[in-house]
Amino acid sequence: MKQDILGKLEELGYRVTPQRAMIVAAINHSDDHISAEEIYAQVRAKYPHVNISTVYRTLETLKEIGLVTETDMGEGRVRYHPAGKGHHHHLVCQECGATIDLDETVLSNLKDALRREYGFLADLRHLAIFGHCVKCKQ
Amino acid sequence: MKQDILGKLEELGYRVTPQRAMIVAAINHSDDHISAEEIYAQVRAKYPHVNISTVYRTLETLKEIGLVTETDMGEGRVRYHPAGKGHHHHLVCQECGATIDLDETVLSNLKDALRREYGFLADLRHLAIFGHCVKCKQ
DNA sequence: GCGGTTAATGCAAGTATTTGCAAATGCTAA
DNA sequence: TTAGCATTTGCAAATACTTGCATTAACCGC
Repeated sequence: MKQDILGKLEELGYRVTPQRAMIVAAINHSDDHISAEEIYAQVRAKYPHVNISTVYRTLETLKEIGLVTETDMGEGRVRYHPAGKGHHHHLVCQECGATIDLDETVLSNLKDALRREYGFLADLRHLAIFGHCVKCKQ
Repeated sequence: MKQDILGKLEELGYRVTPQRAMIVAAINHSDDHISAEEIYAQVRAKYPHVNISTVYRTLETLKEIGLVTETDMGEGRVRYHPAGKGHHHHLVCQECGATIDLDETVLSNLKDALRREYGFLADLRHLAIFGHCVKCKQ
């Protein structure tokens, strides 16, 4: 089966409520990174009763379990991504807003160094690194 | 070169208002990392008229110029630090909340790699890296 | 010093997210 | 099937920060 988030939730003793099922579906069907507000809009279309705080609480739970990653790309709102769909990172230009996708491996040296030198297991699964792109560095 | 934030502001054509002077003083006098609310409280003690939005706007300006760094240590509020007081980073344990200070050099390899491979000039001056510390990794 | 201009401030309303609490509901055991 | 109970939800209020706009006040030239 694919990255079965709902199955994992159930397995861990969380309740699989219709709200959670729809929130998870919204995250899975978004190829892109999706915001809480976008998830809320999608779920509400089918089930107008949901509350935005349920969306946030579900996202919090999924983050804790490690099933979704959360990234602040500097838009004033955070975006979510299913962890099972592959890890990557983003370079975000603070000048022009351009984003460059980065392979996970770019940070593996850092991760190893932190584990080796500090015994620290860094969660570097979906990072946004700010700075200036080729065009914008003066 | 001393870290004369106000002088730098003036030099760049920004107006040196009493509000800005007091906000900068609060940041400079804090040995620790200071939050917007803490700055606001300190400034208001001397000058009750200030508004919290002035604090946020001043911090935004100082960030843009590169005179202060902003770091989200996962407390639900962001902390500020004068950039002139030396660069460092933090490892933050998501389990127990412990923070480990990190020297700037730990990230210099990464910074070089990003510049070499992507032409991207990363602003890695005060980062918080989340994960699990020695005691908390299962 | 004195006014003009323009940046900076205060205020109030808005946005994104979090939290406390009572009511609803999924799951377990009988 | 249903009662029991803990988890989850909805709601409303709180928090951290941002923004639009009218007013104020730095700082420049005179």
